[in-house]
Amino acid sequence: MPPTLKDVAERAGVSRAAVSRTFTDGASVSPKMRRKVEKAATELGYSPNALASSLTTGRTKLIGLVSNNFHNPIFLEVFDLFTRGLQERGLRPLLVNLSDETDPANSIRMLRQYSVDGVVVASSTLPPGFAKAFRDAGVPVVHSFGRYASSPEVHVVGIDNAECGRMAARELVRRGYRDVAFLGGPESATSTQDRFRGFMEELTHHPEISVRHSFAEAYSFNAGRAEMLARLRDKPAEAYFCGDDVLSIGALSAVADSGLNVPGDVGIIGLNDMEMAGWENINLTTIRQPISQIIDSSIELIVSMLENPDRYPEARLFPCKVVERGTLRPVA
Amino acid sequence: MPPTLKDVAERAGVSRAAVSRTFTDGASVSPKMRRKVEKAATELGYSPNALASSLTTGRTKLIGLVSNNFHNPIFLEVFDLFTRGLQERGLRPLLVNLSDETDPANSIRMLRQYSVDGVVVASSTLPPGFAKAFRDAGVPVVHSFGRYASSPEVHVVGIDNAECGRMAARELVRRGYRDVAFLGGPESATSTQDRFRGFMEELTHHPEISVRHSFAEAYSFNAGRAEMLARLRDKPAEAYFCGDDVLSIGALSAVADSGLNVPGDVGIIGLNDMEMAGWENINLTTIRQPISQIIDSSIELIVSMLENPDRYPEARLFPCKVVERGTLRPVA
DNA sequence: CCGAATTTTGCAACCGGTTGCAAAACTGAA
DNA sequence: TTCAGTTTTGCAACCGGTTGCAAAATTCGG
Repeated sequence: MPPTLKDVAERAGVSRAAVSRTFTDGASVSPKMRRKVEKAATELGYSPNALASSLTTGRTKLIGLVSNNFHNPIFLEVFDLFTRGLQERGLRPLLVNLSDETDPANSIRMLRQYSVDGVVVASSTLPPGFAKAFRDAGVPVVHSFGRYASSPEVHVVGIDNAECGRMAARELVRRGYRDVAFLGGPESATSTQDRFRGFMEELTHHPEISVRHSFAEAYSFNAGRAEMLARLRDKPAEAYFCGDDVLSIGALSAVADSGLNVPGDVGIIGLNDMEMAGWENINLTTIRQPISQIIDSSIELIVSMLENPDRYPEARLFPCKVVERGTLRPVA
Repeated sequence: MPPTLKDVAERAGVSRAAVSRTFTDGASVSPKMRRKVEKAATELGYSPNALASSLTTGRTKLIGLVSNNFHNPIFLEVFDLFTRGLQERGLRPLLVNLSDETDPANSIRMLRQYSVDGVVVASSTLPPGFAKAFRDAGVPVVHSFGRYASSPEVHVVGIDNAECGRMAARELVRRGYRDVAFLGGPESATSTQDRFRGFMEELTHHPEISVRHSFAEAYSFNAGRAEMLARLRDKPAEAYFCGDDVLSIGALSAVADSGLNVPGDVGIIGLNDMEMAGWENINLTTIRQPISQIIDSSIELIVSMLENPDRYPEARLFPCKVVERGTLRPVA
């Protein structure tokens, strides 16, 4: 129904090639020709069919945006930044939700059917093999919020989770806590494993401090609340490093319910610095993850892979920093 | 690089047409042929190029998912449900973020270049003309969370915002409040206008109750908080109907800060019933918007338009209901 | 086993573009 | 004005599929 190249060519009285050339930049067209074609095109309301041209150029400008994380509010920001960043570069995000999909093969097949130019996998809770499966299928891929590896198999952009664990530990030590705990996300998530490792590692330098740990069932309010309620049945630790902010907020709610006071009786530090963490009625001390840098960098990387598909895999880690609010007691 | 129809045909020793037919259902292929082709196809790892076939079939199975609402946590759920629902039906969401884009023309052009089969516009804060622009461009469109009109120009699926306003008013009356207020979202949003209208309308039946109103700058925590802080400088109303839950939570935070008690001193009722409203530390009484029904219905509608593109525009409104939690005082 | 009816297959044109190549149209210097 | 050099244009083949049509193969009744 929409007008095609041929329609424009006929109306302008020129060849189809000429029309095609006026719409691809870098092609040689005389000013006179260009005028004729553009006139006809606007009269007809023509705009070139991106899919048809992809057939010969081999580029669709489609980028698969793959995630399983449709429950953590921080991912709304992630999607916002990704879609805007991609759009600005003329790329189009094809969104894939694999919340219930366990087998990467299906997603891969689908994304190849649509000839995506590249794939961004955005999630810290996916098995590392998932991103690799795309690379093995010959699709340029970047794993955002993925796990750091010293010799990565695919491009990884994210944070150093172990370092975040150490950072949290140092912060608690600095504030004089002597009885601390790690309250992680699901034990199967690599992000939790790494944060846990870093946290414990740092505390080996402080043998006088007692440490305990436990894991929530998910990175969710309810899981955090439930886990913290369970911890509160015994004598709680002085301070908790929670797996992420949502978990922290659940934990805060549990502490409040049990009549204890934050930060007086129990301290809490989260991770992410989602928008909500700054809300005055939450006011969570947390470790800020530089989301927008991670996303900018991911996009830059995927764009560069469009030119150079077998660029050597690289890990890009961005530094985090503590954002002090009201859920840890002040330094003495 | 990936194998093509021709490769499979050659390897199987059959014509390209034969291969094509084994991959399009409803076509006539003998079992023997099918076996040969499938063998060759799996050996080569072939899967048909959806874009190439769209060229002749005229169907891409791409659906534009257009929104400007990347800040309200409820939209994460919206995206989750939309992507899953579309995927289940073999459709692929092409996500368009028009947060900064003011001119629909650009989005429309882009979506036509990619030959989307249809478009879902998901937002209550877009001018109604936006969805219509798609229809005028000949693209099947459904406006989810759009404004009700008795003779709609495009398909609209959502709630009856005026009725929600009336519902909120009735609820406040029922609980014996005598001095109530509407604290809306941005005055330019049609959803706010309609909720306001319904609210006031219902209260004309109760001339003994005093009413006031004001509007926040956005549907956001900070806007809600700021607006409520301003209201609290004078003698506040007994109860507020807030434009949505995020706004309500901001308002709650303001009330808490000013040393007043909810629901003792000030009552608040929101709208949406986002996940967070049920969190124990928020516990917001609110009006539930049946998101998943709205989305299911939207998808069903867009799917039906693929068969019948000029189906007569229809408005589908789903009933909301009050979810009682802890921010309104109990019925006397 | 034959011939008509039915099914399966391949040919070739087409979907809406792009692009290498050679012919046509320009340009400018002599 | 002529001619070599440069730019612009059109032809035709191609990208990876689909599909109408007619030929080939199969099925079936007699």
